[in-house]
Amino acid sequence: MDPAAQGGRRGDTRQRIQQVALELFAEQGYERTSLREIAERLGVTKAALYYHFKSKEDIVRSFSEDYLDELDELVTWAKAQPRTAATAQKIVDRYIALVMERREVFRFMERNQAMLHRSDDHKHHRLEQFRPRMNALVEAITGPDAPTRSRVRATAAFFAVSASCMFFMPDPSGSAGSAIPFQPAPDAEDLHKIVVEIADDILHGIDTPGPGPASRGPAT
Amino acid sequence: MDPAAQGGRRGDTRQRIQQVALELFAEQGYERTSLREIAERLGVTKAALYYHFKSKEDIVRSFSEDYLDELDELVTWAKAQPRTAATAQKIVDRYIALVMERREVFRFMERNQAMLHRSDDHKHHRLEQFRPRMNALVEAITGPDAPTRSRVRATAAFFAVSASCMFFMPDPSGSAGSAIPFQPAPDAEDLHKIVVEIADDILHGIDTPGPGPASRGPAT
DNA sequence: GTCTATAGACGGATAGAC
DNA sequence: GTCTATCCGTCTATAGAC
Repeated sequence: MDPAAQGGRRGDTRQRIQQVALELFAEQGYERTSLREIAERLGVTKAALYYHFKSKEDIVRSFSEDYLDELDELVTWAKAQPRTAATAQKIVDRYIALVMERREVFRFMERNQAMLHRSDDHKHHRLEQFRPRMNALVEAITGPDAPTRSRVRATAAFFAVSASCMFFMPDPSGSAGSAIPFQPAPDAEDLHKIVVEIADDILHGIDTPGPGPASRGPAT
Repeated sequence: MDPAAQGGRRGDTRQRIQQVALELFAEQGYERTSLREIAERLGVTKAALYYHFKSKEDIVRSFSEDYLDELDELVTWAKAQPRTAATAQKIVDRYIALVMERREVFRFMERNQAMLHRSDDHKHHRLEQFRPRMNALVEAITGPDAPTRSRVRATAAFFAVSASCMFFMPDPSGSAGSAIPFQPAPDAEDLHKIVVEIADDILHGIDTPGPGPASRGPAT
């Protein structure tokens, strides 16, 4: 039997803690998951966790930072692009890829918004800064002085794609959560294509330097 | 001075508990809000809360049920309508109105998904049944055997509108939360119109009995 | 690097007086 | 209907042995 399988691996304890904690935090919620539970699942004791992390929140920070870094990268990149309809598509496309790739972290953040919103100390916590990042992405598409309607549309595009991805991608499963045998989960690539198309439709309603074929009538 | 103002009202203690609890749960999170804190803000003791509610979760149940009832009403109504594009618009319109009207409860649910997802006993808890309701609304629009693409689009429409509303409608404020002085919050009616239009664009990409003018080309 | 043991605090919930 | 007092559980975090 592979010595790296079963429960015998070691040396990567820190990563294993992150992985298990992320899984449990996402599924049960941050506050309802105790360090004891994490330790038990790993076959260690609570005290061992404190060798690798200085606090419970520190574990969250550790596995969130990579995601936030990547999101910031995307923001920086987006800001540097020329403001065209084609760029908007690319931004959304990369955003979707990021959400899909880091879906576990994203799911954690989605389900623990309250915890992220009111962290013990706002000082060194970048977690609660979801809003400015979202605004930055939106502004990269609409420009700085866009009317409300454009900003809402761009925002809606991001929400539509991320929420849809989360809704249709299956839970990591293994335990509880989705006991409901609902419709089969679509393939990740199919889903990506579909949501890109949706975002595209939403963004077409925005006044950008290079809009697509004008073929939509206003609602009212 | 109005005797019903300031802090002197009484008799409606139950409602005041619900209101304060909802506010704190939505802002700080369910687990990070103690009964002591709720009681303090009301000028009573913890024990008093237990006269009106049998447990902490019972408070959540009490202010959630009205919202869920209304959502179920919408589902029932939607199912009974003929499946046309016009109906789809109406469903979304009513959904938006519901979210806006009950935005406090909606915000609570959004920020405490983890808590709602894994309630102590699944038996009498209707809270975690967000998914089936969403699917029901989607099916009312797409029909029972719709392809994945249609289902995703309809789902995205609902997410796009509710998330946008939550993002742009200001927090009840008064306390902390949105310390960031970002763009001015749009008027509620304007916002409603904008998101209806967005949903409309998304839903136009679905094969329904009576589609609008076909003027959109596929992405690929 | 992991353990045992425990400190120290706070939470939800109940009993019973008024 | 509200209060005082208290029970009991659990949690994070730390000290110190191995």
